[in-house]
Amino acid sequence: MEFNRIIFDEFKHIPLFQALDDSQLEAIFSTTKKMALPPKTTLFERDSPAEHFYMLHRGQIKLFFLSQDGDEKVVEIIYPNQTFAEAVMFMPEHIYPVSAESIIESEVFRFDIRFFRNLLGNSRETCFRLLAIMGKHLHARVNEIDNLTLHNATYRLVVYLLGQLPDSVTELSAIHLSIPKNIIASRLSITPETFSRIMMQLSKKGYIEVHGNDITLLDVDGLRALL
Amino acid sequence: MEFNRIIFDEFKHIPLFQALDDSQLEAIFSTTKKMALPPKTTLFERDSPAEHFYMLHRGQIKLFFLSQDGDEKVVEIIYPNQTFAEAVMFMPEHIYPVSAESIIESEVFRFDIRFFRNLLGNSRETCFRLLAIMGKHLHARVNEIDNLTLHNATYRLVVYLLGQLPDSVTELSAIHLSIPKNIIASRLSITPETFSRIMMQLSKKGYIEVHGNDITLLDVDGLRALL
DNA sequence: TGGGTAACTTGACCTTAATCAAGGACAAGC
DNA sequence: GCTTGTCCTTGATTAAGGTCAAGTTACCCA
Repeated sequence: MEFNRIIFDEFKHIPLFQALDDSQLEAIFSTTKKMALPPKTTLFERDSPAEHFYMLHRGQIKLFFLSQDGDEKVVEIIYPNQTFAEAVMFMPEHIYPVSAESIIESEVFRFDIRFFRNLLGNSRETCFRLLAIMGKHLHARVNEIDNLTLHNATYRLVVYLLGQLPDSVTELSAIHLSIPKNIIASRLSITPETFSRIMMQLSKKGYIEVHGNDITLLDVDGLRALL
Repeated sequence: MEFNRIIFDEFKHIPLFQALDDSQLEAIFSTTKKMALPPKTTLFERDSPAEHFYMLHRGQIKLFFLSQDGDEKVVEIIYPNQTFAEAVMFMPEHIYPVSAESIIESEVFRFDIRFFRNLLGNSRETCFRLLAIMGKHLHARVNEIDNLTLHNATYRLVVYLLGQLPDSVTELSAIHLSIPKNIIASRLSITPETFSRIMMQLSKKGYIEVHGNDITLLDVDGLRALL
């Protein structure tokens, strides 16, 4: 990719890259490709050979898998400035365990796994950073299994809503759902119908107020008490 | 721990340790403790500070978490010669994400995380091994989420049974459930009652034959076809 | 050898959330 | 404007699996 100061500076702020020096960053830079993705563009597919990992620059990406009969489960939603599929670098089979597709028009940077892996040999600190990232992912997955097996749909939805709060706000907080409800539903492993019904229940009980994708949490403490 | 040639040789075969030289291994050895665990002994608890990881030498350990009202979900079952809780080494908060308890009388080796982490700085190859292990764990968790969200209880149970087969045997294969059925049930996120009923159904349909913990898979291809 | 406990099974019933079906809201394009 | 498609909502129904309760089996240990 042609050198671009602004993008280069952006790279410096990627957590995974923080321990690298300028010459290493430049090397990565020169092997990187910037890609524009129209909405609903497949970036990679589950079980296909993994040669790249990515950083989302603009837009939204969903990571998901499909069942035999076409049901989709969204595992994670990627927001700008997040790297994703880094974990695949050290997966034994070198295949993607999930598929990735843009939700809206997006831009990603594509990094070469092989190249980065070599670079990793020279930077213990970057190794440690990658380990920390994998640890975080692993923890998140374990928590998801907890949520799926020990908690019901309402619990998961309320956790999601509270998670959308900017900080520890306690009253009358407005949140905006930036992704379609059916994708949030899939992320939470519930059907769109059930999602809709639970939102209606929470409204009726006075916990929230819904106007399309804008939601006001009328009673944050009440919602917390549901957990 | 007092030096013991036999145990020392055993350490050499732990995947995570394979890249270490004898002096490094000896250093680990000297900071290791062998622990005997009676049945149902807690080894560590979820959310408690993580200072050690372990290798199971003999017995069986379950990794699990509890819901507020005491329901238990078994996340993984550890068999001899497996290391576990290594992933915690690089988790940001340094706490165990799950609890661990012996199922039967067991023996574990306990390793110091801090010490091993330092050692990791001098062994790139060991870093890579740990990364590979974390990658494997992560993949396993993602697959579990797939199973939980996209497949039903029968599917999960059949996958488990087929997974117990030594190799790609195709007919009249006997397997033995070495762990209590209720723990397998929890591992598969189904109740003991449902577990029992599904086994009965599979028996009635002629796929399997059950005598206590000894199960004969009468029709392996038929079972595979259910998936 | 018998008593006690934990594990397992079975039956009846219930709850949760999925499915099926229909209609409404909204935006994009002609 | 109207059409088309996508997303969302709502209602009626169903299915899967959980819960509760009662027994049975198996095993441990005095």
